[in-house]
Amino acid sequence: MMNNDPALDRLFQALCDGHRRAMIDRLAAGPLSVSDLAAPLDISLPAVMQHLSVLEAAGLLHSEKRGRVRTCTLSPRAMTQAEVWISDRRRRVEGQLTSLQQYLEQSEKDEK
Amino acid sequence: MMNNDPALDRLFQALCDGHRRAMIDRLAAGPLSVSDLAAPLDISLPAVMQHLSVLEAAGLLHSEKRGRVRTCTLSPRAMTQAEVWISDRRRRVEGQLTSLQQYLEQSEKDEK
DNA sequence: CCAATACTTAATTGTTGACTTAAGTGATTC
DNA sequence: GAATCACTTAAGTCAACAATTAAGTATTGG
Repeated sequence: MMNNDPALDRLFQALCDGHRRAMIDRLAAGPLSVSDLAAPLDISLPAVMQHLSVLEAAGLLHSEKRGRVRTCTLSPRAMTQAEVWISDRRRRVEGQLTSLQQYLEQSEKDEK
Repeated sequence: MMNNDPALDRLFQALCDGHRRAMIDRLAAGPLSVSDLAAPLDISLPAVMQHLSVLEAAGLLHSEKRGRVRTCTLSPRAMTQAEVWISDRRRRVEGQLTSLQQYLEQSEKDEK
């Protein structure tokens, strides 16, 4: 089945936590070190690390270590994949006639 | 914090399971009964019911019971919310200059 | 070189998620 | 009105998640 897609699982899973969304939000303004990323959060540094690895496994960001500082940068491509999956289904539904519309359309035909 | 948003939690949480995405996929073609929805899935009916309530709690669908049949219909509005959250962040990142672009831009200024 | 900095790993714990089977409730059909 | 159908509820199991504390590893500044 098309929807047995571990990559999408990881993507949406990564997005369903408020701390991780907050991290994405801050990174959307530009790259940050792990500590800077952790600073406004009310959780321990190891917890932030775990969130980071979830986001990285989902392809939402990449990080590079120079000296003792790891800098994290968002990768917008993964976001696009999630966006596309949703918008494809949304547009299919929105393209449908509602039962009311179908009724009205049928009524018009009947009148002819 | 803006991202401490239980509604978004529920939305992305709902989307991170393949069975639920498969259900959305089928419903994107039109409303279905619970049994019809369950038919192609390799899980028990109670499991389908639980997925349904997750999707309904997320606002992704609504259902109505007439006689002994419950009919499920997608609600595209919730999908739009998820889409908008992602696309807002994606566009912010994409609007940024990459370090390479910044370097090139700086080089141009230096040449003048 | 020694201490502080910036992560990183490991081990543990409590909660939530995704099922299952078994039993129950109404609506419909024969 | 008894059997079947289409869910629905309840209870329990097992794995995955999100967090913690404690301890460890390179870097770097003084």
